Parts: sequence; structure tokens; C-alpha cells
Amino acid sequence: MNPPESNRAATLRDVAALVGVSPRTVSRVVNDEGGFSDETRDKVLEAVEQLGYRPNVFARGLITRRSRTVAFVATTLDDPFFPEVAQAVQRAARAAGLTMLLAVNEHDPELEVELLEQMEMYAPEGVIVFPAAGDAEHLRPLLDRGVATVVVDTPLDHDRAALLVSDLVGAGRIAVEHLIGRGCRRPAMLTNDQLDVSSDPRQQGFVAACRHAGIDEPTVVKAPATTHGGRQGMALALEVVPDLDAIFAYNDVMAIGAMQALTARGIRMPDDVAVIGCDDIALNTMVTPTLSSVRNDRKQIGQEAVRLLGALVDGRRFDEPTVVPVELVSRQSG
Amino acid sequence: MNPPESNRAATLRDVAALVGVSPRTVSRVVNDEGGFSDETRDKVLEAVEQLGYRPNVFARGLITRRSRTVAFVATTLDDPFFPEVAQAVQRAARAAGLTMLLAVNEHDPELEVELLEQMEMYAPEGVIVFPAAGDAEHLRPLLDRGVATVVVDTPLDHDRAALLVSDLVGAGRIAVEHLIGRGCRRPAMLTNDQLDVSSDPRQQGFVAACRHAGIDEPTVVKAPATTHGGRQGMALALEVVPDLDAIFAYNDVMAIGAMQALTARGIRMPDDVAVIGCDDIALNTMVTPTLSSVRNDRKQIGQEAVRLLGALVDGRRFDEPTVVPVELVSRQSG
DNA sequence: TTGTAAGCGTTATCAA
DNA sequence: TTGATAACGCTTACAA
Repeated sequence: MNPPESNRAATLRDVAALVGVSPRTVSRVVNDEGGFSDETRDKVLEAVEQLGYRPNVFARGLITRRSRTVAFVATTLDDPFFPEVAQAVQRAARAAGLTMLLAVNEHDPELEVELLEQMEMYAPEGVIVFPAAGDAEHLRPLLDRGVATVVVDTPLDHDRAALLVSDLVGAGRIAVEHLIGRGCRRPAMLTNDQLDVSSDPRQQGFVAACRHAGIDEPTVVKAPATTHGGRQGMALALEVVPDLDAIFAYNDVMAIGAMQALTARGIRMPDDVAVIGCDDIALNTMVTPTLSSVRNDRKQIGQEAVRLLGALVDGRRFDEPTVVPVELVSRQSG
Repeated sequence: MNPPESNRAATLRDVAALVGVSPRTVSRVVNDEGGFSDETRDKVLEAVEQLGYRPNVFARGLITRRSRTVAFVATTLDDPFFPEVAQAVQRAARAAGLTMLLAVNEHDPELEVELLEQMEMYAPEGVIVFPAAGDAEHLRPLLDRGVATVVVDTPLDHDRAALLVSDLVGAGRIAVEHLIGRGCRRPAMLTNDQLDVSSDPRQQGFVAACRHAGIDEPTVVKAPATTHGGRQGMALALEVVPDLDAIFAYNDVMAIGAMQALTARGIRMPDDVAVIGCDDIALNTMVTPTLSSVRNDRKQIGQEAVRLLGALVDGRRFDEPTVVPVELVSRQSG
């Protein structure tokens, strides 16, 4: 009959002793398992409150082999898109009672695997990952180990993976339709040279929509997906098609680089060249001219990712990717 | 005598059985506690490798009441400064074998406390926090509970806290000295209206340096620390001091808002008004004109924060704040 | 509706 | 230098 020592955190036993029930009953109430009377529940919850009882995640995890966490792997935090998604994931995770583990793969698949293995030790409910590489093959061992995984914007054929993709084909199409609609006839696309280009959905959408509009061989220029790459790519595009009148960029960071290159040459936007980016980062309203962009809703992506994870944990399987819609946000640049 | 079942993760016992020693010996080797022969160590490590043994963090945490994690709380991820620090913290943490837990307080002290309590359940080695409010009093209970805590850029008097601050007084001073040096005589400061203004070190540095230069009552205007707030604040400042010739802003995001307001009025930078921001975010090179700023090295902040945490855990105490130096990065705006 | 007993995989304690 | 044994606080299985 030791009284609970005040400098030790309260345990299930302490609560049980205070109420006069067994630890097992307290456990049932705390985890809302059912199988107890309303009266018992009320008394237990009161004692929990009174003692400030917090379950010990280690003792729990030792048995359940699960912690109430979500591992989130972003590609980088330099591109403001990922912080926004991370924040959305945090919110959705918190609403589900989960703590977020965050890691950044820095575009390096090996680092990604290492980080995932480290996070895996904490037995998260599951993993949400923007893979470092254009494919997600390096994630296969993880999935084979049975970890519930949501893979974003990257193809992977595995029955334990849930794929979540923005409608990037739609993004390319919407951008082209908008540009055509405002009278552009010679659009070019700046794409990410890191990617397996043929499989980039934005580009597929861009090319398909161009063909649909009667532009059979639209120009596509490859460069790094950075501001600097945008400047480079823009310079190159102007060499290839000196009279181009529209640009669709892989992302906003590249688009901003392109705008800098255009400004430096005295080319006016959108009158001479209309520019549309992709992602719609907050920065777009701060540049001059403000940048039009195709937006995918990060809040929705974060929520959907956490929801898919929950479904995976509950045993659901997904044959088809879940698609998050996109929309054009029209500003000064195009 | 069960052989280790192949679908169960290997445990200390499995390794011990394979080598022919006791689990305790394996534990000693794995944790490098000493008290074993070189021969034993080699055999154990080989078996660890062979079986792919990974310590169970839950079993370990149950005893040690510690997990090898660092909890990092940022204010927001909208301001690119924090993602950069987060990445630096991740790198430093990884180098120390720690996994990062990330949370965003969204400027809300109550949310911050809740998030910290949630993360605390995972018994991190310690916490690195950019407090939500201008003071860190809401962190006092956390510290009283004995959690090793590094508090960044915010005052708090507590013997278990290590304070880490950028030299923001220096930032204000450097900015003024630079502006005076380029001939400005009527500088104004845009500051964050969320803060307890009298205690903002940037402002202290700004005012002190102005006085030192013979400007006794420098103008300080309060507005939200956002782009929009920067526009508002700039408009207000121009009403108060129509002939001002220099602006020092609380952060770069505000400075960019101020630049937008100036551009909209046809006021040239830096000829009519020189603008200097604070933080030096990547965005500064993307705006027109490029924004001069006072930079604090996030890599250094992240590293230093993790280092301080380690020292706290080892029992060291810090009476004085650790100061990270700042430097002026001069660009087109001022 | 409630309780009992066992054990998860590790580290701490103490003995050899 | 090593090992036996006992926790750590919880959930699972089963019994009452």
C-alpha cells in the first residue's frame, strides 16, 4: 500500500488504487474499449484527471508494437510547398491524436531510406512520403515489411501502398487552356531535369492539351527546378523559340526564375509572354508581376494523406491512386 | 530452445543465443557501456549485423524514460526562416543519432503547450522551442518538470533553460550604421505589433544606434509581421514621416510588403528610400529590387541548439544566453 | 462488467 | 569481464 509518490508520474495502478478497481479496468476506460459501466467510467476519468495520468507510450508500444505517430518525409523544406503540406499533415494528425515525426530526404533516396529506418524504430502508424526520386522503388523493402505507406505524386505498384496524386495532368491541361484562351499560340514548358521526363504528368498534360489545340510539337526545355534553373531554362527556351508567347513551368520557383530572365531582357509580362507556374506558393503574391499558378490544395493533400493512412491501417487496400483536384489561380503574369 | 522466428524482429536474446553470451552482455556492447572483451564485442557486433538486430525503443524507453529524439517547436512554417532552421536541426540531430519530432505552434501559446505535452509523452532528450509569445512564461511548467529546453530568441529566467539568441540588438545597430553610412538621415522602423514592443531587441538596437548617430526620436511603426502588415506599416510610416529615407523592418516578409507599398507609390529604392529587412530568407534574391537584410546563420542556430541541448542533458547549466552573431547582406534595396 | 496473470524487450542491480 | 534476476507500465488472454 504505497501512496503514489508525488514526483513519479501517475500510472494505471495509481489510478486504479484511487478508484478502487483493477488496472485492467482503468486501461479499458482510457482506451475506450467498452465493457464497463457508466459509473465506473466517470469515476475512472475523474481519477485520471485528478492524478494527471498520462499513458506511458513506451509500455504501451512494447505490447502493441505501434506508437501514435505519423512519419512524414518531405523532399525539401526550401520549396515552400512542403512546409505548407507539413503543416496540413500536422493539423490532420493532431485531430487524429497522432504526433508527427518529420524528416527531409534532400532529394537523396539513400538518405530517405536511412531516415525511414530510423523513424520505423518508433513504429509509427504509418508513413507519408514524397519520394526523393522519380520512382519509389527504394520504398519497396519498407512496404514489404508491412509498413502502411502513403506515397505522394510518385508511381509505385505495391498492394500495401496508397498512392495520392495531385491531378498534375490536369494542371498541364488547365494551364494550356488558359493560355490559349488569352490568345497565346506559341507556349513552351520549363520542366525539371531531375525527373524521368517522359513520365512527368504535368508535361503529359501540357503536351496533350497543346496537341488538342493544334500545336503539334510544343517546346519543352529541361533545367534544374530552382530559381537559377528557371533563369537558365528561360534563356534556353528563348533561343529555341525566340517568339514564344507563353511559359508553363514545372513549379513556381522555376517560374520565378523565368520571370527574372524575362524582366532582365525587358520582355513584358503578360503582354509579350504570359507565365504560369505550378504549386501556387505564398511567394507568388509577393513577386512582380504576381505569378499565376496552378494550385493544389495542401490542406486537402495533408488531410487526405492522413485519412488514407488510417484506411490502410484499418486494412483497406487501394488499387487506384487517389486524385486531388487542382485549380488555376490567375494573377498578373498570365 | 526456439530458433528465432524469421518474421519476428530479432531481440537481444536472439543475438545473445547466437553468440552464446547473456542478453546483458549484448546490451552492454550495443550501448557501448564498456566492461567486455574485444573478442566478445566483435562476436556480438557480427551477430547484430547478421540478424539485423535493432534495439526496441519502447523496451528501452520504458526503463530509461528517455527516447533518442529531439522535439522541435517552430512558430510557423510560412516564414521560410523556420523551415531552414528545422532542416539544420534535423541535420545536427541526425549526426547525434536523434530523431526529430516537429510541431508548429501557429503563434498560439496554448497550442504550443498542448503540442509540447503531447511530444513530452515520447520523452525526448530535450526540446528546442521558438516560443509562440513574446515571453516564454507558458514554458515554465515544462521546465519545472525537468525537461531540458533550449529557448530561442525569447527571454526566460529558469535554471534548466538554455537561452539561444541571435544578436538582434546587433542587427538593429548594424542596419542603422549601414543606412547612416550610405547617407540616410531619417530612418524608420517597422516592427511586429504582436510583440511586447519595448522588449524587442531589434528595436532596442535600432533606437540606440539612431541616438548614437544623433537621431533622438527615431520613428517606430507597429504592424502585423506579414507582407500585408508591411504594406500597412509602410503607408502609416509615410504619413508620420513623409520624407523618410530609410526603413528597417522586423523581418523580410514585412520588408517585402513595405517594398510593395513603395513601388506602388513610385518611390524608388534605394535612391528615395533604402530598405533593410531581417532574417535574410531565400526570397530576398527573388524580389525586385533584391532585398538587403541582416542575416543570422540558421545552420549555426540549429547546430548550436542541438549542442546546447546535449550540454543540458549532461547536466550543464547556462546563466547567460548563447549569442549567435549576425551580418549584413547588402543587396539592391539598401 | 470486472479481475488475474503473463509477458512485451530492455536496462539496473547486484553477485560471481 | 560476465551473468541472473528483477523491474519498467502497459495490454492480451482468459477466467470469474
